[in-house]
Amino acid sequence: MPGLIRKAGLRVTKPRLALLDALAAAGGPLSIEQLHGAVGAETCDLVTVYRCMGAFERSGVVARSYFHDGTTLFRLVREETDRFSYHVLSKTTNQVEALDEHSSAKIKQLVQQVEKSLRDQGFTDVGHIVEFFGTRT
Amino acid sequence: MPGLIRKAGLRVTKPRLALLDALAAAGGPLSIEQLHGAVGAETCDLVTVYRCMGAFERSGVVARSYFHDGTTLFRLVREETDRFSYHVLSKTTNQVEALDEHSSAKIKQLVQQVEKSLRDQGFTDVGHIVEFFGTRT
DNA sequence: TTGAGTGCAAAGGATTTGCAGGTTC
DNA sequence: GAACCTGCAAATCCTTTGCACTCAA
Repeated sequence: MPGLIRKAGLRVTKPRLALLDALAAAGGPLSIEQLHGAVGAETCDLVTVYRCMGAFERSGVVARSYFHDGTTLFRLVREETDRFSYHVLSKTTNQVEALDEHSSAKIKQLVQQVEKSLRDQGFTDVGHIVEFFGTRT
Repeated sequence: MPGLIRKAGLRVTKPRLALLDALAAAGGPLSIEQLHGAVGAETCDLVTVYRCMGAFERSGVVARSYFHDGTTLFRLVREETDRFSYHVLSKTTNQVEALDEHSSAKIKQLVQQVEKSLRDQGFTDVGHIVEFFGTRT
């Protein structure tokens, strides 16, 4: 984990290690609040969570997701393929579940196809947001 | 335009007419700020824009889009099929373009498939966000 | 008339910034 | 030692809410 941080050109500190550990343990997107709760308020200030995630995002260690209510969630980017993992966000429990592999693969394929078509049409710096949400009953 | 408002069970007022006109003229998603600017500050208060868009959304007259930076945008829903129209939002010009029909159709199909699968897995009140972004060069 | 809609001011919540002090390299 | 990080407090930004007034139906 320290390696990830160094490779990003950032200094290894207690809050940063804890935050990445929390993300890894969660196995899916977490909100700033959830991250703060996960590492414990003693570990660092809420502001530090914001700043760390900002730094991590800029260096590509984490990426953002958007919840249906506008909440921002962060997830670990371990490998290039992680940029293409998709999730279902439960409105009731705030839990996150990975989509089944079949769906994920199909989405990935389609998204790449659409983005290629956009590049062919002259767009650069192409990106996307794909989120599913629902209520667990 | 007044018909749209009445059909939604809402009262026809000057701000509401102006807001829908602005959306129609834009031909794509607009932010609250942009809407307020488009109708002119004399037409109504910023708060009214929030409230009107809230009311319109609840009655299905408009729908939300999400920009890559988390901004919320609203777009007109003229027909049922508009719920499943997808766009490319340009990061530079703030312009919006509809995706080509072929891509749109494929996305719609895939999204419905995934949502069905989610319902089969026990999710209710299922929804999604699908947005593409890019820079026009 | 009468409930829905609006303006204005103020409250709320989330995120950012300034600055002084502490820590990593 | 110098640059980078962090904590705390305060500033901002976006959105919602309360209340009295106005207007559409």
